[in-house]
Amino acid sequence: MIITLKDGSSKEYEGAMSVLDIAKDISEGLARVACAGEVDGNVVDLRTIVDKDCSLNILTFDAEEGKKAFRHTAAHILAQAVKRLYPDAKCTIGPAIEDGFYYDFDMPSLSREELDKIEAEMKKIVKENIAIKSFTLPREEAIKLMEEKGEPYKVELINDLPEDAVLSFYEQGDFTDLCAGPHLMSTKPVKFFKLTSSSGAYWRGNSDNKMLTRIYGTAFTKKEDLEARLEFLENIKKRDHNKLGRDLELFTTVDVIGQGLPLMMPKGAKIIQTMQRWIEDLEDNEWGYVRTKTPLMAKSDLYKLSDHWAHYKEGMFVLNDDEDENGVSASGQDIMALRPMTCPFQYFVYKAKQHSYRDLPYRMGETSTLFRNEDSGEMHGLTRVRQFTISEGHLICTPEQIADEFKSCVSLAKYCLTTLGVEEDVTYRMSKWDPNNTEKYMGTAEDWDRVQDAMRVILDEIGIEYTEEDGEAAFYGPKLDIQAKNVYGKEDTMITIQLDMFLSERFDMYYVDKNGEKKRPYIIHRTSMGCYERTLAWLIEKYAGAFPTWLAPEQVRILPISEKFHAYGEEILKELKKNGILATMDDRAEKIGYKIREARLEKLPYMLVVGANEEETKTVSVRKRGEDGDLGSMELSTFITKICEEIRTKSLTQMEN
RNA sequence: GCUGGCGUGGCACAGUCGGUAGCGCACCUCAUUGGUAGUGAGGAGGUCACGGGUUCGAUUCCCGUCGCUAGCUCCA
Repeated sequence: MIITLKDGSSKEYEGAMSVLDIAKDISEGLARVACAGEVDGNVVDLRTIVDKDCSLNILTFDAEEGKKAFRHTAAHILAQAVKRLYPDAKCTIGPAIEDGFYYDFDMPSLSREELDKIEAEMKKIVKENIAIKSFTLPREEAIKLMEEKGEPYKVELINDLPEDAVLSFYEQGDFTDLCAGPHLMSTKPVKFFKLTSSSGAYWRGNSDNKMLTRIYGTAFTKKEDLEARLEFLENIKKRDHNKLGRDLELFTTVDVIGQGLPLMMPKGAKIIQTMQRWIEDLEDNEWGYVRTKTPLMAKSDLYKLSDHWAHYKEGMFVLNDDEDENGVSASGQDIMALRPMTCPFQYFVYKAKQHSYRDLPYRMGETSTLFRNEDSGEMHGLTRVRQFTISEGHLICTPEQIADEFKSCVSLAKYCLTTLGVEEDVTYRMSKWDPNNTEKYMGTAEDWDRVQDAMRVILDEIGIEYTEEDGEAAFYGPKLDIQAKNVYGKEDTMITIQLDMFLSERFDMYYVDKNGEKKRPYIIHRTSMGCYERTLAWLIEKYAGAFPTWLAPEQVRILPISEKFHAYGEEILKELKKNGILATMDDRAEKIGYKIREARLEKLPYMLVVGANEEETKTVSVRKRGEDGDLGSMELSTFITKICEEIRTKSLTQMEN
């Protein structure tokens, strides 16, 4: 960064450094500096007063650190404002997050009007240009200070810090907070911010603890950036699948049917049917899968065998659940459960006959409907539902085959993502067990280390970039999760490929090797393109409802100029349908401009306008989506050839003239 | 599951400081038969999510339930 001294000369500093270092370097010790640095990729001018006492204030203009310090300071200003207006509120923690910050308080929940008042108080604090000072205290004094300030949560935090921790505080006027920093040196630069919402959040993220009031805000160094952010938040609502999907008549929900149980309307069902037919044919014809169709429910005995009863009973829909302490049903009926996964069903398909090593890998695919009793607060649109259908599959293989088969599962998933046009939007996550919470998992630490190491080797050989995360594994093995973000930036798992090290033993699955001996196979659980509902949600947001032609529920609409051309339109319609094209005709007594307007609002890939000119020359006038969509007239056979090619190749772009 | 917010015809919204409701689009009918983003006229459609309570009277106030939603927790 470049520091400009009072006399106008300037000096360049590299990397992060303490204000004290700079202050020492500047002879006066108390100097006015103009610090030019990067926040949000913008060069900002953080004019501020360097105070001798600010020895712990780290000025860093690493873009990420700069953002954090800036937004974290906004969080402190929020806390200061809240304490001024609500002296009884207790402070807890308040970090910087992407594009903003939040702070959790122990206080009653807030209305929008109250948030506006807090925001106004924050503006006052910024205007007051309060210097932010930092100091450290020994443990006893730190606790005493926080007790005096009436902050029991801070005392708890201090008590939980290790013995040798440096207890630093940041003080801005009447507000002092236990905080590791760094911060800006005054409140003044935090000019452009907005409190966006408030909600509940558990103390320390634990649902056994008290629920606090969290206030979210967004903050920027430039007015334009704040405005752009607020506008962005407004605009993405239009892409939100939960809104757009309903507007485009893809799905709906009904109160009396229940939460997490969306109804696919004809257009949504058509898109899912297109994907399903594609995936089933792809897996069976090109990737060596056999297809199964197994029951949607089973006796509890099955889930006891698979260990789901112990690990996952809460998440299942259980029928006739009146079992006594001996595990016997009082009504005498079998206790049943709707299936939350397909694994044990397909295992029994495998087990129904004896397999030689020559049969392996045995790849089973199923378009499988699953039921999971998600908590009521979890359901959302099509991404978190209680009943969904997944391109499920299990691969039974020998130890020698496991690496190649795993790789081919990743290749298939990538192929699906590329075809859908979303491959560039995903990230890969290796989901490992939680070594500090071993009772949630089967097996020993040695088992997990061995299989996780094996997976890491495979992933490195594939050469994909991935992160590793503890505590995200299945109870029977580690996973490769393919993650995608929705329009709001929230991440969901789209595809998962899992290594299972325990269930073949539990289900006594085996194959006969070349020496005639029974051997345990390895199992891969996987999906190729994930769950149809969630994938549809993702595609709606990706394409804002303007689906690639091959996925569109209505690909072509014929628009006759008037009733006189209905017969010609019918002729064309018949020809299109004969070629497997999803086509309709708008034969209402409306003007052509009106029909075009409607078709555009519905984001149809193609419109065929037909009138006297077209009928006479046996052509169609083609219009595709977009501003310059008029492709002029062409012979019907030409159009059919082009669109069939577009559909066959699953093109992500539309035909040119 | 937890803490908030919200729930008015298919959709997007007004409105009622408590006296049983309106607009636009969509829908239906009639006229219009047109050339690349909205033709005109008329009509029908709502027990104001559901169930209690307060009140002479509740869509409006209170409680509960259901649903949607933000976030937290959870997600084999």
